[in-house]
Amino acid sequence: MRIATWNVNSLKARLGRVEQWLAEVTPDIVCLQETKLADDAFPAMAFAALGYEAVHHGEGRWNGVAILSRLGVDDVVDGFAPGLESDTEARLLTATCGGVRVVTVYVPNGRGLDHPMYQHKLSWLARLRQHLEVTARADHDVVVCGDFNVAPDDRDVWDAAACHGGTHVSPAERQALAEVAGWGLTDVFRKRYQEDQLFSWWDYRAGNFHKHMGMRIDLLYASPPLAERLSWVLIDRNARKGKLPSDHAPLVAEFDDRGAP
DNA sequence: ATGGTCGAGTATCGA
Repeated sequence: MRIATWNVNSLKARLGRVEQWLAEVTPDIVCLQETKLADDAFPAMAFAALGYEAVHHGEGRWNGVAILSRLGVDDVVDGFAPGLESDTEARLLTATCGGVRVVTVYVPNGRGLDHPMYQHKLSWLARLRQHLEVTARADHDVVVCGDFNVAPDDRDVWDAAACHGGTHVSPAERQALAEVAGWGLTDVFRKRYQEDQLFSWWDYRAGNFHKHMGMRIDLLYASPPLAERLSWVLIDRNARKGKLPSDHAPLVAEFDDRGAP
């Protein structure tokens, strides 16, 4: 089973590239973030033509998340689970696809350590942990993936000193992320590559991509029974190249099927 | 040395 996550930075602007990439990589499940579409503008037919059933949680101009699946889509939850404080923005989508509980996230950026949105980011991550407790079971197959807007540790940024004092690297954000993972999740990229300093996002400006100045903020977490079946994982840097790329690269992980040797 | 780009939409804001 092949699962991918990609912040596409506008699905309207990126649809052609996304279609081409899906045809090349053939994931079974794909999580998209920053579609920047209303639900009625989501190109479900384009994905159906490629064999994907899709569900989208959007608001229009900003945010927006989707799950595409060749293995069915069931038990969909838009945003936080009932009983939790609801989100005014479309940043979270949960569905069951081929027996895997799939949770995709677009965590608030935070803007700055002294900005109100920074506190919102911290409380949002705390609510995500509560959401997992309500909507998933860590002893089942669960994937929690997307743009977390947090680099888990200093290996995940090009220059820790240059990033110090900004969002994405602050101790409180990293702790909030660790508490989400503490529900029972493994960062499968870091499990496979313990030393590598590879990134998933690069600012469009200043040729940062070509200078290897990025961050690893797009993460794919798996519950124990899924994580132990990890076969391979990669960040598809090629998808960040060429004309009109997203500022994020996709992350792809392959898991052995249950019962496979 | 400074600032450097996209995408939303059409002036700026958000990232």
